[in-house]
Parts: sequence; structure tokens; C-alpha cells
Amino acid sequence: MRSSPKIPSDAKPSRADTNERRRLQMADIARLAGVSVSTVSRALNGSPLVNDETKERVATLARSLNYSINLGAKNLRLQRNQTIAVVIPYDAASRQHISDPFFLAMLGSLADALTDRGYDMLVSRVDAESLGSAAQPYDSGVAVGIVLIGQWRHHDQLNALAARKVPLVVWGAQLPQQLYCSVGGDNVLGGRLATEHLLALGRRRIAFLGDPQLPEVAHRLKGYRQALRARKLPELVELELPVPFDVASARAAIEGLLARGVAFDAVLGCSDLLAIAAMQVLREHGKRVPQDVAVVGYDDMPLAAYCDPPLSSVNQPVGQAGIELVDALLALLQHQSVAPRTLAVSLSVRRSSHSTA
Amino acid sequence: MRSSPKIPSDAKPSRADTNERRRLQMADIARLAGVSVSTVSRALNGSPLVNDETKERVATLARSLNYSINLGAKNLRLQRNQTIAVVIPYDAASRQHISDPFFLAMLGSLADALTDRGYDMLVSRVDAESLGSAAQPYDSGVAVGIVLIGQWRHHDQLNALAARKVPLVVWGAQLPQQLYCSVGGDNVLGGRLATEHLLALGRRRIAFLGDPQLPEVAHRLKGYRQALRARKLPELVELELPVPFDVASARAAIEGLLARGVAFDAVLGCSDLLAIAAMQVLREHGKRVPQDVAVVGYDDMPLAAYCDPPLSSVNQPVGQAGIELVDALLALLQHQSVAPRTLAVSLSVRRSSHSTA
DNA sequence: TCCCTTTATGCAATCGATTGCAGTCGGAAC
DNA sequence: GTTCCGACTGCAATCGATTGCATAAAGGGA
Repeated sequence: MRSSPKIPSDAKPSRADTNERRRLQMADIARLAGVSVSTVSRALNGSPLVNDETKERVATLARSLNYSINLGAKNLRLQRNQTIAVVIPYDAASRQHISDPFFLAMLGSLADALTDRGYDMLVSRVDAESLGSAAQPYDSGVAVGIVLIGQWRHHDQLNALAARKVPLVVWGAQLPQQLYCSVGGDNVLGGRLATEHLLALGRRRIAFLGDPQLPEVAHRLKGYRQALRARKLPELVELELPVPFDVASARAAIEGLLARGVAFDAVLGCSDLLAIAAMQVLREHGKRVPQDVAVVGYDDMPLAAYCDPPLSSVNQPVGQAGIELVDALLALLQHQSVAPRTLAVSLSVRRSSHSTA
Repeated sequence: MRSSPKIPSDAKPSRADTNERRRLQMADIARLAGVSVSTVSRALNGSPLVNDETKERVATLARSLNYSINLGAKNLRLQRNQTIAVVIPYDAASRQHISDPFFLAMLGSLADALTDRGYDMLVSRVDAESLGSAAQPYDSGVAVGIVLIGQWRHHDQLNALAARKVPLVVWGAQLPQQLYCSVGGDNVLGGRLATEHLLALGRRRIAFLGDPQLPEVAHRLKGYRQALRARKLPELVELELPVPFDVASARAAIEGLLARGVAFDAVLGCSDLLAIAAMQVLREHGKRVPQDVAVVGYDDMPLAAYCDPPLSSVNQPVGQAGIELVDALLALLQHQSVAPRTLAVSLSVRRSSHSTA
């Protein structure tokens, strides 16, 4: 009377007979090789317990059938895992999107570093405002550790993750009372280098383009101010423009300066895109770069060398960054304590701030 | 007498006592809630079999302990999986690296599309010359399907994968006797649009920069020739330069033309980087762009709009591409047959090929 | 009071691998 | 002819979840 049928559907042929090719598994190899699953497992793992002849036979069979082990099951059994999650915060209000060249370059760098070390890379995005789910790949056992790119403003949430002992490495600024390991460029130095360079060109009214609510930008601003103070120059608040990382805001900020008649003879942008946007606005308003206004960007992405005029920029060692992040995380996983690292940055001087241009 | 100790090590305290925080699992929740694992499982999955009160209690407990399910085990049991692998071929001889802006943009686009649909994205690189291991994430059960970016020259290897019924979607050109599903830009149209545009400007000797061994490039070259033939113009083999996707080769090719005194009044590059490299060489040799030589690139990456002068380029719909690739793959996984798709491309005209410049 | 639903829960098999232990077999030593 | 040993191989438990089926408690009708 129940809805469940009594007929035993005859030894469940459906699974094997279905035209959907079932994924090959160890039991299949075992059957074909005429040995047990245990032996196949040992043979494929090169155990000395298995006869060399048998080992060879199993290996050949597996290879010819294109067999490859089910990693989920293996990891489950071994309580092990070779996947690292790379988490990228994104802002619903598109504050800074994954398509930012710097993020993408970092993604590539991480992919390289992880592949070299035999790890898989899982990419996931989380809402920048609530990093709570950033550890989800770890909590769910999919990944053994997390690399977080783009620190944003939520230092506290990162600390909370670290307090939960989530193996976590963050790209970004190093902050006081930081429980997690971070790797980042030397943003203070970067800000200072760029500013000193502009000062050395004789520029005295340097606009700073970037939102200091973001820790990295705050450090760059600090370096900017240090450079001014070192020359006993005043800090001009009207030239500190707290724009987020998007081209439209940058354009608006520069246009605002021009419209209000605020004088400036240089711009330091916190990304190459911001700097390039500034150059475009300047040109549209008949200002020459670098003669009237010198411009320096940040990140030194390839596009900096190709724009018009080629853009001076603070170079962040993206390639090294990936390696450092991965190595730090792997060390963490070995239960070694890892100190935050700050990577040296350098200034690439190009025509946008050239003295003889 | 054996090496194995008889002493039963007292209920194996090591695992639980170790200071290494063991990952929380369902059994823990069950014990704390005073129910069985089955009930916890059902409660967390919202089964109607469980008392609402119990359900609530379990849910609260799990939430407060920050429990999150072991996905490996779940997937193993359910024979299911929510991970898609994105495979990027790379060439040991650095023919085209993951840092190519177009690849990176595609990666971002795919990440967006997959995240939107609740899938995880695993990124892996394989040797471009032997795609055999491209299906490894699938074979090993880590991913349910594969998106391959960068078709390269190995059509046959892709067909072999498809013949093995690997759920596979490829970005790239559509070829005859193709067993797999591909999504790509309309490369013939792209090549034709760019060429017609240059012809309309009165240019007659257009250099083509790209290696036609790559199927996508071959199609662009086909479009280029179509445009020439349509005007009854001769195809000039000395202007078809089979350079791979790297800046150095592109520079060398253009310098070669100049050195040999081969006349040309336009360049069509198969990527923006190639076109930009060409513009730089031209400027170094005193040629004006676009007056002396007009230049058009391919891909229309953001940097095209920012270089000097802004580069005309064939726009590939990267954002749509990610969506189309993912949707095609998901359809494949539903056992729907999916036809290859060709996406419309358009030409973004900028100063590098402007008639009034 | 007894039996039969209905509702809620637990038991145990299962997914595909690994591995400790036990068993088989052939040959050498007594 | 036993016994012992070493070299292989297989059985079965295990990893952390899901789920069909059995079961227990509560409620209702005869």
C-alpha cells in the first residue's frame, strides 16, 4: 500500500547499465587486474609490499584506462588536502572589482606559486563588508588554508578569523595588534619615494589620490606626508583627495580641483588606473603632463609603461608577492610561526614625471 | 614479540587531547545536542522528518560553534560536486603566460559567472604542449567539469578529451570535426572588421601580426584576406608576420620590416600588447601613428584606451564570454547537447587609426 | 485494553579510497 | 614430514557525511 515499491528492481542494474559512463574507480582496476583493491592502492602508491610484477601490471592497466584516483575520497581517508583557497573581497557597490589589473596580476602570481608547489588553487569571492564567510572553504574542508587578497577596512574581522585559528595569510598593510600574518608592499616607503621624486623635480603642490580608510592607502599617505615634513613643507589638506579605487571618482576629484581653481603641479595616484584617469582629465583641460602637472601612479602594472605619456609608478613586486604569500601559508600549515613581511618597493620613473620632458 | 605494541594505548587519547584544534564534525554536534548524527544531518538539511524544535536546537548549536560541513565527505557520499576547473595552458617557452591581460580578464569573468551560479572555481595550469593532464581535476573527482582557456594548437588532444566524455568547454575558435563545445569570438569577422576599417582609411599595405598556427589567429588572418579580396587587392605575404604572442617577437618583426625597407601603412596586431609594441617601435623609428602607419589591436583590453595614442581594437565580449562558457558547461552537465557558439565582436575605433588625426 | 497510525529518531550501509592485521603459499631447515 | 619464515595479498575498519529502513513513543479509535 505504501508508495515504496516492493519489487527489488532486480539487482540494481541501472547504475552499471546506464549509458552514462561511470567514473572509473579502484575496484574496477582491481577486478581487471585480478587482485584486490588493497593491492591496487598499494601498487599505485609504490608500496614495497607489492610484488614488482604485480605493481607493473596494475600501473600499466591504470595508465591505459586513464584511471585517476578520486581525490575527495583519498583526502577524506588521509585527512589531508592540497587545496588553497584564494579569497577576493568584492564590493556590491563595485568599490573595487576583481577586474582590477593588480588583483588579476596577483591571482596569476599566486596560481604560479601554488602550481609550482603542487597545490590546487580555489578562487572565491566574498562580500568585502562581511568577511565572515571568507573562511568557508577552510571550514568546509575544501581547502587547507586561505590567502586573502585585498584587506579592505575590516581588520577586526580578519583578526577574528585568525583567532579561530584559520590558516590565513593576507595581502596588505601590516597593522598594530594584528593576529594574522600579512605580506604586503612597503606602502609608507612607496608613498615617500613617489613624493620625494616629485619634490626633487621641484613640484610643491602634490595632489594625493586615494582613500585613506584603506590601510594600504593610509600608509602611502603617511609616506607622502613624511616626505613633505622632511622638507619642512606644509601638508595641504585640500590636495588630499579621498577617492575610492574607481576611475570615475578619480576623474571627478581632479575635475573638482580644476573647477575650484585649486593649484597643483603633481598628482600621486594610489593605482595606475587612478593616475591614468588623472592624466586624461588633465589633457582634456589643456594641461600638459609632465610639464604642467607631473603624475605618478602605483602598482606599476604593464599598462603603466604603455600609456600616454608612459606613467611613472611605484613598483610592487607582484611575482615575489605570490611566492611569499604561498610560502608563508605553507609555513603556517607546518605550525611554524610566521612574521608579517613587508616587501621592498621601487619607483619606475617614466615620462609622466620626467624632468627633461 | 612483534614490533606492534600490545598495550592498547588507553583509548587513543592522542587525537582528542592534542592541542591541535580538531575540525568540528557532525558527531560533535550530535553529542552536544544529545541526538544522533542522522538527526543532525537531517536537521541541517531541513528534512521534514525532524521535529521543528530539535531542528532549531541543532541549527543554533551548529551556528554558535561555527560548524560547517565537510564538503569532501558530503560530495563523496552524494557523488556530487560543485567545483569547476578552469584550466590555462602555459608554454614552458613562455609563449603566452597567464599574465596576459586577456587571460586574466577571462579568469575574472569566469570567477564572476561561477560564483553567481554557486560553483567553486579551481584554477590549474597545464603544459600547452601536452593537454593530457588538463582533465586531471575531472578525472580525480575534484571538479565536475572543465573550462579550458586558450585553445592553442592541440585540437586533436581536445577531441581526445571530449571523446572520453570529459565535460569540457573551450574558449577559442570553432573548427571542423570538433567533438567538444567551444565558445569564442568571431575571429573571421574580427579580422575582417579591422581590415575593412583600415582599407576604408585608404591604407593598402596592412601588416598582419600573429601566428596563424593558432586557430584563432588563423581565423583572423582569414578575415583579413577576405577583406582584401573583397576589394580585389592582392594578399601580400611579406606583410603576414607569423609572430607568437610576445612583445619581443612583435618588436623584432616590425623592426625587420623597417630594416628590409618593406613599405606598409597599417598594422593589425592579434593582441593589444602586440599592437602597442608595434606602435612603440614605429615611434622609435620616427613614424607617426596614425598618420604614417595606422594601428589596430585585438581584445580591446582597458589598456587599449589608455595607451599612446589610444589604440583601436577589436572588442571581444569578455564578460559575456564567462557567462556563455559557464552556461554551456552547466548545460553539458545536464546532458543537454550544446552547440559551439560564436560571439559577436565589434571594432572600437580610437586615435591610433583615426582618419582625422 | 489492545492495535494501528503518525511522528520522530536511531541503526547501519554506503560513497572510494588507505592500512593494520591476518592469512596463504612456497621453500628452507630441522 | 613438520615447522618456520618471508614475501605477498586480502579482509575489514576507517575517514565524515547521507538515507532507507527499523523502531520507539504518543495518540486515537474500537
